[in-house]
Amino acid sequence: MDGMRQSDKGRRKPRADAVRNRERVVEAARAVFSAGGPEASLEAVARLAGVGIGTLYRHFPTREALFEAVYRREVQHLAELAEQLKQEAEPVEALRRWMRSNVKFVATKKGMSAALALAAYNNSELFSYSFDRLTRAVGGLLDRAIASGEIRSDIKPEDLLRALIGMCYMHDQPGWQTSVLRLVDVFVDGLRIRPDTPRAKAKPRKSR
Amino acid sequence: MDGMRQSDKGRRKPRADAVRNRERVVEAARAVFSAGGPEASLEAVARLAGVGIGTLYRHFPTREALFEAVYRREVQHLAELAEQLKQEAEPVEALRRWMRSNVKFVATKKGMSAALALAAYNNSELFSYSFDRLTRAVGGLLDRAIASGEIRSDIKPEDLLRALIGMCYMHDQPGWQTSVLRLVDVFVDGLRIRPDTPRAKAKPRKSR
DNA sequence: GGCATATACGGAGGATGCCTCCGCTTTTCA
DNA sequence: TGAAAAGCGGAGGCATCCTCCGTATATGCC
Repeated sequence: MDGMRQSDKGRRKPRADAVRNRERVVEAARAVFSAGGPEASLEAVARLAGVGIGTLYRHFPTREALFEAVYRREVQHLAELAEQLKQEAEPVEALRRWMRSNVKFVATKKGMSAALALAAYNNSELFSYSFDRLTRAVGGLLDRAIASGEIRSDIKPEDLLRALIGMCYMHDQPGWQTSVLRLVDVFVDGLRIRPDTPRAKAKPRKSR
Repeated sequence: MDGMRQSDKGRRKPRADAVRNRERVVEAARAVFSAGGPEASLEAVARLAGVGIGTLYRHFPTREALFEAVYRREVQHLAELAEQLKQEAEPVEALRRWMRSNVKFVATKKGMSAALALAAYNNSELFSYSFDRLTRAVGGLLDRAIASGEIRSDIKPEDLLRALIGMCYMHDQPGWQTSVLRLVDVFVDGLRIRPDTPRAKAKPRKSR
């Protein structure tokens, strides 16, 4: 992996300042949208990034394009987190932590979540890409936990993801975060095959 | 129920034109947001409603206030639909139809859904009010179906609602509507107690 | 290193939409 | 029927969006 010589058929190498500025803008956008929600001023984003408004618009012609870049970045982070947890924790614990991180992700970025929901709403390719990416990420954790024999085997990654999304939709009621974190724990415990309950040990109910 | 003489302690009766205009604005907003999403121009709403922009702002000081009015109205409709279905269809069929209507509701109002999601996001009172209202609406249908002995009794209205919301979150992938409608059917069938499977007929698993 | 040029930068300024304010109109109530 | 409360419309000030173009700088070739 020494570069992109071939894939960018004959193009000149992108200018270093352009790459740097693009990155700065995305990072600034993440911060500004987190704080101010999806309606936040783009000029504020440019200001925080330390670039001119024209630069922002060249990289991201529309507000949605900027949302999208932030979205992909966040999805990427969650996917990478899954990989990392695979190495740091035992199977079931890794799964639990990943789900909890998801909840916190929604929690700490109130405004952002709205922006991201909006972005996904208006861009089905982005939505299915993300859903897919996250499904694969959680699929890895899930397979591992199933292989270890600690949890039941009739759960699909999509189910788990959908359950998580559904649970987070509760956001904003007074103690929602605590409540959802508890739900996650309950859910993960529910996945577990209890060695101390002999009846129907891991009996995969007819597998359908 | 002949009026509000008492409840509006001594206030003058609200002017008829004001009531009419308010209604017009909400209706216009529903149409405009449905077509153009949550960012649609408020001046367009006023134009469509046939009122001045000042009138719109007097009734709804902020964009969110307008979202909220539309939101409450839609929730009201869904709740009323539940009541109506109780009288028109047999228990399980009524439940199925209500869930399907929900899916169609999301489908026909692409832009609106985003607007409503946004509104709920920034107003937890509104969110919990709606969740509550819908929970009660579906609860009525559910109790009736359980009482008829046709479906299992260990499902809670919140679960059903949450499942529905989660499934609709799939919106926008190519054939999502068909897919979700199918899921709803599967789900409702899953609730059913099959008379042809004798084992554990309606046995409410320990009921906690 | 030095030069040519593709590429990127910044921000002025026109366009659009938000929202306030106030003079005029309509409705209510006595 | 008349007074006054309530409501109406839209002009205009202000903020933000986004385009356009003159200036600046990195890249690639010698």
